[in-house]
Amino acid sequence: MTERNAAERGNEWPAGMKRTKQREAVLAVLERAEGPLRAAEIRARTGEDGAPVRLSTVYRILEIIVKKGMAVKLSILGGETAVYELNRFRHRHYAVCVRCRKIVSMDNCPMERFIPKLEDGDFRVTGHNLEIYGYCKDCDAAP
Amino acid sequence: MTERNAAERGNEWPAGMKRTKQREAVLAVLERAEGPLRAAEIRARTGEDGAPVRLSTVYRILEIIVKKGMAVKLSILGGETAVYELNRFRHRHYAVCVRCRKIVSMDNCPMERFIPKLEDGDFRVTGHNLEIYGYCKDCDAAP
DNA sequence: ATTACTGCAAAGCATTTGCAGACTG
DNA sequence: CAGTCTGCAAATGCTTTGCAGTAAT
Repeated sequence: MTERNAAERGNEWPAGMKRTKQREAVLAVLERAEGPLRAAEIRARTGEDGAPVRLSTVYRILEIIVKKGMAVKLSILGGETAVYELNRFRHRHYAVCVRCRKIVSMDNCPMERFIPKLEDGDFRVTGHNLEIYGYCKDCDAAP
Repeated sequence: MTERNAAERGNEWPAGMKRTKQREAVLAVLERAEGPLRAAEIRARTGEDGAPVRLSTVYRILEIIVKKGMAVKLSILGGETAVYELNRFRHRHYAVCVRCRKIVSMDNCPMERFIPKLEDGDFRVTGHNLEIYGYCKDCDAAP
């Protein structure tokens, strides 16, 4: 498992963005994350070693890094709570288990061939979001 | 324009659901709607002729009719506020203008051919949601 | 007459914001 | 040192809920 940590990231810290331990902590959590996280989850994980980053600060940091394009904000399944993940500059979509709420990332995107057909119409497409929902393997097997 | 009104709908009122003027008002608004509406918009429109249905009541009615499958709840573009529309039993997706927030419904769905490929995997698909975003004709032309 | 539905007001969440002190560059 | 960032606490906006009165079957 090749896990990048805050020290390694040091070289690629964005210009003009002050380096604080809160920001390092939030980015480290996002880098380790196995999937998109809610703000509250991010705060909790920053607290695993040391004092947690305050929720308001988490939101402020997320706002900044989303604006810088380092992360993306997603709202999944009924828009309950926003989730965030690092922008890995790969086009991604998500499958959400309606039972356990687990979020599975997918690499494949069926939209590429479809979008051009929309472009000629009344709408200039700049992006899209696709959510698949259903049951993950575990929940489908569960009673 | 064949607009169905409350009187016409009379014959198809769901069994076991009490018919109150608030429910008729909310359903009438949804039937006339040109697109998905927020709860607050629904309340406002019920007030156009007579006393508006209270917001808490609107939410309760929406919850019921969504549960009955008569309407669908959507959260679009960042999950800010949920919007609702009657379930017309047609598979639909939405294009959202990132400037004016106008929502355009689309009839075409590119997913049908793609879903089966997912089914063999770790996920049993029961539904999906696709949002397209970009600029509508008006906003694209605007300065 | 029963039972469900509405209005009202207050509570709940996720998210945002004002301010004063703390830290970075 | 100047300007930014954080913590705290309070505010906000959407949505939900408890309760008592009102209306539908």
